[in-house]
Amino acid sequence: MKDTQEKKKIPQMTITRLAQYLNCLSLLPKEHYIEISSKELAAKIELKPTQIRQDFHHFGGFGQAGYRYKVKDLIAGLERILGLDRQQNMIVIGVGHLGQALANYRNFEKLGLRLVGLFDLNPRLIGITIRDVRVRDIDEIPQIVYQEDVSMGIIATPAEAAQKTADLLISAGIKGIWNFSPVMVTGPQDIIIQNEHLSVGLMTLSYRLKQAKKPVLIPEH
Amino acid sequence: MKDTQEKKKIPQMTITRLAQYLNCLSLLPKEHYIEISSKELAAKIELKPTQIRQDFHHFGGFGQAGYRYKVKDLIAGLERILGLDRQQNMIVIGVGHLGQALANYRNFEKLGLRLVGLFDLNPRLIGITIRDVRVRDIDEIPQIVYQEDVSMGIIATPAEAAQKTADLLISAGIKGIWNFSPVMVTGPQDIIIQNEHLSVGLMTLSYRLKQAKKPVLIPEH
DNA sequence: TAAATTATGTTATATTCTTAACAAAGGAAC
DNA sequence: GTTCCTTTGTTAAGAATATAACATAATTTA
Repeated sequence: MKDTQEKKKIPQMTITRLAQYLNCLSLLPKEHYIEISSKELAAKIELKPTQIRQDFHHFGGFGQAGYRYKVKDLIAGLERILGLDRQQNMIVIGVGHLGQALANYRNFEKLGLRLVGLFDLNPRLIGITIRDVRVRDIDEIPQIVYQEDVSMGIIATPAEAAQKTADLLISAGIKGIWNFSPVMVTGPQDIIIQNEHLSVGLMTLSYRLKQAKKPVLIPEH
Repeated sequence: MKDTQEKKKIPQMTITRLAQYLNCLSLLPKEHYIEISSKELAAKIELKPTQIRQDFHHFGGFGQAGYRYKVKDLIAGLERILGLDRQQNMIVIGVGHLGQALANYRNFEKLGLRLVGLFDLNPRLIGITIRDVRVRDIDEIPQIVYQEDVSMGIIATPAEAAQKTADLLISAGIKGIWNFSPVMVTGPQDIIIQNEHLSVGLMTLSYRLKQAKKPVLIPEH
């Protein structure tokens, strides 16, 4: 497989779809799916087969003309592209319900993403362990980030604490932030910040519901 | 404002951005922001001003040439487009950490989205109340959906129960589903199903981190 | 009062992304 | 062994989207 990711810019939507493909493939029963065609995969995600082939074509080397895709190769290739071929360590800041939900999310570790730290400033929570990870005071973030080579920080704090938490993570040397608080957090250019506003998803659903309810439009003339 | 949503198809990305605009605007301090320009709003979301004006233009009637936008009008208009101008009721199925996190999310009710039911099949959870909402057995879903005119169901169950839950919601008459389980759920065409795979967001972050780490490409010749 | 400045709405252009079309290559049927 | 069918990689066309350009309108400044 060529390593052409750096050449031309890959569309954002292609990356999102690659992640979906990987998610879908990893859920398949291993026995029944040794191989899969673009047509089959497309059907599962409600997409056109050409879209999938085109997405793969940005990188090249996934399959061979005539053959169907080998699920194992596909998974390996996607993991490599998405940077999931080597282990990455992450921490969660804010151990409320959302933080605990994320800490318990099994699918992350399947992707090679290991939770190595939980942080909060509530003394009641500090000291408890969730899935063998102890909850620490946020003061200890820099130390753990250094010791455990943490690449990602997940912000699951209340809105008021979000930006402060981001600043702390950045000064501790973290390069990637996944923010679940309702406010947008910002940082220097070289820090990758992904704001995951749950409201946006719900508003989109609301819009689509409203559209669906509308009767078929009768032309004015 | 014209009611032109039904005329031409609005791009998905436009809807996502409108939701972002509303989210951003609703977080602004009311005192300082009576009015806002497309330039100012664009800066906050790291977007081009033209993009915002074009998005608004799909609907029309937001502002007036020469004037800046009135924040109040903007919010009202966006809410109307997104179907948030009237109250909508929703229920959450699965009262684990994620379900409780969603149930406690204050920003939803600001959008006119009211939580009217929590459901689980764990007898230990049934009967407890979260923010004045009692947890009920999933058998009671149809009754509550009918009584409370529920339009959206949020699936926060484990993967194994997701599709069954979706089927139950659909048969109870729910038209919109927001699925947080890792598996994709499906249903009839007329049901709006939004699969929110958290892994996808994390994989995207992983990809972007990998890209950022790469040194600037040196041309081969 | 007129010119300059700063807005938005709208139209036109440029770009990106998606879809279709087709060639090359393997497997199955005969 | 040959033909037909299926499948992928690749290129080309088409559609959708984002950006720029410009006209119009209000405010500010001289």
